[in-house]
Amino acid sequence: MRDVAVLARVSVKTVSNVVNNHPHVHPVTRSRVEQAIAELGYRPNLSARGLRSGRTGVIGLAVPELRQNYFAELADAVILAAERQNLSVIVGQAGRDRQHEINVLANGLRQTDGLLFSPERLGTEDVELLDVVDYPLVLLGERIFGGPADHVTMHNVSASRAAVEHLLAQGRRRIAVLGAHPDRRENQLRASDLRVRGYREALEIAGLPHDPDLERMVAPWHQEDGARAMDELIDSGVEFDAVFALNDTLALGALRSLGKSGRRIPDDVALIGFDNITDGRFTLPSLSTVDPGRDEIAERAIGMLIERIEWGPRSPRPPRLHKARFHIVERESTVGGAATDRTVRNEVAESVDFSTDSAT
Amino acid sequence: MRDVAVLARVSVKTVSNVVNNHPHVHPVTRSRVEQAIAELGYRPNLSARGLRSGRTGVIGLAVPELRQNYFAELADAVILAAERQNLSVIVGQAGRDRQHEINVLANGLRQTDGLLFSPERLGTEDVELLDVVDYPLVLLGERIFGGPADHVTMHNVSASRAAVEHLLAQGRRRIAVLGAHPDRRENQLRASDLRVRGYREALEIAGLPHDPDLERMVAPWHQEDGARAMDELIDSGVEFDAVFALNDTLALGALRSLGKSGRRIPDDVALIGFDNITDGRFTLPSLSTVDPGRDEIAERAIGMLIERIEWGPRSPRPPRLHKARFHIVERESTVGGAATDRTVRNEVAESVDFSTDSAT
DNA sequence: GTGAAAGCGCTAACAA
DNA sequence: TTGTTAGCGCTTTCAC
Repeated sequence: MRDVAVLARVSVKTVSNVVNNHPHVHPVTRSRVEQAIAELGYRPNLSARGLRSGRTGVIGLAVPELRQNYFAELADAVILAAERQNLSVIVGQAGRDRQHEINVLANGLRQTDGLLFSPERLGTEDVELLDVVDYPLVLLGERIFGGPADHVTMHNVSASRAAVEHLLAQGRRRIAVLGAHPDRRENQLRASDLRVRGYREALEIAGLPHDPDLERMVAPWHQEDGARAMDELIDSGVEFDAVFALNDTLALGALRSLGKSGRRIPDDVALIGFDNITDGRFTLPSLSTVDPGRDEIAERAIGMLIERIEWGPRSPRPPRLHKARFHIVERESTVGGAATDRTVRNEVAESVDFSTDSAT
Repeated sequence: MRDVAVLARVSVKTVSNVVNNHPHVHPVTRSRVEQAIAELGYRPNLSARGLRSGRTGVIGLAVPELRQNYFAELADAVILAAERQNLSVIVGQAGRDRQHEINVLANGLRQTDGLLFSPERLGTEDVELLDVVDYPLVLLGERIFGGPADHVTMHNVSASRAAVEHLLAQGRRRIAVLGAHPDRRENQLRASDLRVRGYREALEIAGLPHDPDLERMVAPWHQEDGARAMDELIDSGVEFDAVFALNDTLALGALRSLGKSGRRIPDDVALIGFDNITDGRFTLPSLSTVDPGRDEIAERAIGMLIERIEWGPRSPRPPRLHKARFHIVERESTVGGAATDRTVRNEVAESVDFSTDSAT
């Protein structure tokens, strides 16, 4: 930087002003400096800038694992949204064990201005861990509700209700749900619990009986688990004409199992998932699903995080909750060969400033 | 840090020594310092450390897009391997356009000690871009060969040959290949070209004729492209009893198309992919594939990058090339219901110190 | 509109 | 084994 200053015959301060696009720099001076920068191939040292300014221009994203397609696509969207704001993203995978997640929460990711955190092992029962967080944090997902941090999530309950209503609209009456969590405790609210709630609400509104045999526990939510759970449902002899898989990965597993059993989809059994991952678009049949608004989630989360970073620590602003707009994507697995990616139903985004009614 | 020093009644240097696990610190002093650190909740400022030491402890990983499952799984593996070495990873997605890739290559990712770069738009014809790279760089993938940078890749040719030999061993004789690149130029060597070469070699060794109608051009390599190419092959009326899709994503698309056409897999048509992405494990039928050694690639790439970082810039050490061990994964799409994830064939890893015979 | 100087938090070199 | 000092490259006062 000094070299640039010397070559351009200005002070380092002026170079700094040019580099940072400060307004009050004479155009002539500016171009002289820019030329010197080009000539010397100067590039600012981000560590030094970070040291001085207290900002690194890097944020952290902690997800359970990138090999779960939902999180890969989320990371994709987050990185894109961050780039638009001139931020880089350090990606951490913390979901393999609980202690790892605790560490991440305690320290953030190194070298970052703030963290987007989608926990897997941690839940609302661990909400007090958030009290000691002293850096900008935005929570993602449905594991921790009611904490003191900003939170971006989806309309789990109403989107699930809409998914089941879509099945009902196709004339289905014996609708199974795949993915309820075996360990259901009062203060543990998972995506699974919320989505099961939406499922039940839809049945109740339709005046259909609630059959516990149709609620299948599955954890974790990988393809093999979906396949196994579907096998069990089939083997159990319980009748059903539709399946709501609580995420697309489970649905993909169920697809295999249903196919193996000789059932035709959607003729014999209709199937809908949740997440709208890319893989569901070209299966046979293609997979109907709930699009939870991933891009909006990424965009809003980055926006909130930037605001927190700018407000600085110990800002009195209350935590915020944002739920993205969702819609149902109709594909062959519920409506047969005709429909491709038709969007049936839109629900508006929802934003509140206190995370009170957070659990819907 | 000063506060810690004061509280522990030592100098900052001693605190630094403790934090960095330097050897010559008296145990008593050490524990006193550690206690002070705990008491004050001190955490080192990484920016300052980076400024002083010239190292950030962060490396960059640039892939085309995370929403391509292969790259998500690669990133997963890279992040894990990096964590084991106490490095964080900034992930950039550069494959959406060429200029973005050029920028990444010109500057690295900000705030990093080095870069793992898997180009998509850049190819061997752009190899001179590497000459101006002044930071530690390890190339991934098969787009750029013969450059002055370290390179970690896979046995494209021989693995492809092995895949086709596996089909031949099942008695298949009319083997189509999906994914040849439409724009084939001399100095452009893509994964597609190498894999097609392996395909041809296997046919030649088996004494089978080469039928251009069975070599299907497809680009890019997304599921829809695989489905479309398969549709075209079917519509063309050309006879075939097996398909080698040059990656799993294409294979997944082909699976849909074949299923729609009423063909039974593997009875009528056997199908094998390349990459061993997770999605192929629970399709119906499950997808045989080539496991290109992703974990080994990640591990070796991180290892090479660390070495380059430690050797410093302008090290005279020549570029290295490493090809990971591969194996064939037999699943239902080639051998029917019996086999699950049986590994048929192993090929050793290969490491050379000059990237001469790079193109195999 | 520009310059001079201080200092962010840390580590390396050297001194004790 | 521990302390002192300088300075990494930048931005931020504050002065001009």
